[in-house]
Amino acid sequence: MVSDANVRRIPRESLERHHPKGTAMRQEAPAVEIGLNAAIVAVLDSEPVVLVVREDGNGAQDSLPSGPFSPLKHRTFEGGLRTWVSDQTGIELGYVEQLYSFGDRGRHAQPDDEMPHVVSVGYLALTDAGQIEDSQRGSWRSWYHYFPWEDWRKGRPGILETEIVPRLREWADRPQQTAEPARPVARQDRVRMCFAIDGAAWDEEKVLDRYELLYEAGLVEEARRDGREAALAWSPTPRLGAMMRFDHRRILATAIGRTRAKIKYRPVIFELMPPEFTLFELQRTVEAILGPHLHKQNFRRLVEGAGLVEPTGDMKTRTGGRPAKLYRFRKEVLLERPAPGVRVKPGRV
Amino acid sequence: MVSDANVRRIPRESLERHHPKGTAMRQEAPAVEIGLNAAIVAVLDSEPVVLVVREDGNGAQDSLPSGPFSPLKHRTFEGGLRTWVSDQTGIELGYVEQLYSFGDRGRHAQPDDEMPHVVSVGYLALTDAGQIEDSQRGSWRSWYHYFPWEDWRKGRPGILETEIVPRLREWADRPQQTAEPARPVARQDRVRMCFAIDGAAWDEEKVLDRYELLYEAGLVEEARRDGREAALAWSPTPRLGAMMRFDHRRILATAIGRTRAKIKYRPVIFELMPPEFTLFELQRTVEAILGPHLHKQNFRRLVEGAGLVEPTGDMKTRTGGRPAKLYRFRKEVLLERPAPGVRVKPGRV
DNA sequence: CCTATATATGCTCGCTGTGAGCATTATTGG
DNA sequence: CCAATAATGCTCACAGCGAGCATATATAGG
Repeated sequence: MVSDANVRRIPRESLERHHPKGTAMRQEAPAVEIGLNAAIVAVLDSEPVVLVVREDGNGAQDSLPSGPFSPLKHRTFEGGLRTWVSDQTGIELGYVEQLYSFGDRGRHAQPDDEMPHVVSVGYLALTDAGQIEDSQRGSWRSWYHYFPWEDWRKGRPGILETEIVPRLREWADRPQQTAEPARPVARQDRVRMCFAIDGAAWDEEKVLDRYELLYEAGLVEEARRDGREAALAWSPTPRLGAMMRFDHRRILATAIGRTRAKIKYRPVIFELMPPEFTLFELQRTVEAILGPHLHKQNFRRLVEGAGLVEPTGDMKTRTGGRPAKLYRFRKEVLLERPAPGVRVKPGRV
Repeated sequence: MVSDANVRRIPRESLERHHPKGTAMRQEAPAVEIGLNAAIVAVLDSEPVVLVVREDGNGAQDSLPSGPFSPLKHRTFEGGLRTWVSDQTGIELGYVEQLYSFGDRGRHAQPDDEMPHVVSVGYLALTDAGQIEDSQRGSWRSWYHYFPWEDWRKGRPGILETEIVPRLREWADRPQQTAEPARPVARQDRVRMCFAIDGAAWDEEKVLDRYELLYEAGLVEEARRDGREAALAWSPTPRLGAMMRFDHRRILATAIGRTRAKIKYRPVIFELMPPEFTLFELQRTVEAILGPHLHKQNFRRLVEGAGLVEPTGDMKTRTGGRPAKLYRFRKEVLLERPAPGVRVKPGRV
């Protein structure tokens, strides 16, 4: 412990608490609005899907379901989110997790200073296909519709070599203005690490890094929409995945990355499964999330050995081959291991 | 991919975007203020410390440095944070990372509905001791001053058996109101997993879970301050670590947990080190963060084998024994491995 | 100078987890 | 009955890691 004698002091007035004790402060801290955005994810027929709202108006952009946070009505962010998702879509969210809070100006193309500044808090929700089959009101789209370069289930996606990597290399070689803040890692190296070229390994968790890099390079439509300079360099902006409204694609990228990371140390994969399933169905779901194919026998050994599942005793026939044992999530694993999850190291393809 | 034909639609009007198109909306979404809070962490003489502001007024509570987010002045949260930390403390933050955004009412003991609702965004900043030795204005306190039960460097802390575990057991056995939401995990099991009793392993990353459990059980002073019912059950509330203002201790708990997790897969430990150091100094720093002692020879093998460091060629004498080689952080590791970090699995004591 | 002590550093041994592949079993559809 | 398709069982080799032994080189004190 640092004894009191060792504690270094600062003049108190130099670190003034900002919390308002009167009304004077309120002018200094202009009001903002909090928008809660949800990336609601499920897996349908081995396809990872997200709930989107289609805007048929101008340009038909997709949005994530969003709602305002009302401090008077909602005690917590998460409570507010659950309430209005339930009200608007009929979906009772199960697993919900906060992703990130964005306060960026610019990203939103906020033209009007009269309007309150909007801060968005992104959430990830995982739900199983059973719940959304009925009573759902929403468009479910594959998340790879927005991120085609993330879909490695059929090997390295062609769009990387045909569209992405050549342009990124060109962008990285472009002379940079010295005014730009000296990045700790050079552009070329960032491209190399993010997109697994020149022998680097593909890291399926770096979804946000890749999206941010494409945004910076002006290669996603949002960059052009926001007036990013780099976007103007491309005569026709290539269409790399579908655009979303505001910064929703960034939130979705965060959601995908978080999901991919989290299933490895928390049993959240079962939030996406029906109560009973075969081990191969479980594997397909993991592969839908992560991308590459996994070794079947080792996958079984892994999940059984980790105590994540237990057989129900029933079998599933009509699998196309030998009938498969049905399993369920073994909740007791939460009491046995500090970080239970599907600890797969996807084979770097 | 899910084809368009498979996409399920919802009536558009049922999922209305909330972004204000006029002024009518502004009444529905009351204004809130955003407070940015920073847990600024360093390691001084093998002691993990955090910068706090001492309130000498009523009760002498400590606070984390905080400042308001001004959408007009700051383009991003992080930019705003860096600016006022620099202005107020003279510290130029290096590594900064967002932790979590809290919108809870109740936690703040917000008595006055006239006041704007305050939402707090917590940040973690890591800085090395060299920078703060000079020109600092602030009180650096060991983070174990606020979380004595997290300090396992001398074995399992006595406060667990003497103060915490007995009371938590009593709380867990207390009859619960059925109105309370059915928790997925029973109280006894939460206590067991969080505090490593009855054979469960200590997970040094579950700092927030432990603090939240103590708060729920009314065993930290903040719970009494906030009027939590469970707090009234304890005739004299035991003093378990030092209280902080508002929800700052919760933010610090998040910061500690995040730091402990992150050093394992990102080389952020070097943010806390001077440019050159011996391997034992590095080990002491890791142990200051994580708690338990590590096996010295294996630790060296680990960090050298992972390519995290390289020898400078110089030696450090006056170590009390054989002189030690000096090392520096090897930045190239960022380009070689997707998730470089000090991948220690602290021996469960 | 010599010895005790403390630290730095090198090396080995054995266990476990994991990648990869072979082999066998049990269905369905001709 | 046969072919195709899955499900499942098992083995083997290797890498990583926990644990400990052994040696090198400084400082402190007599």
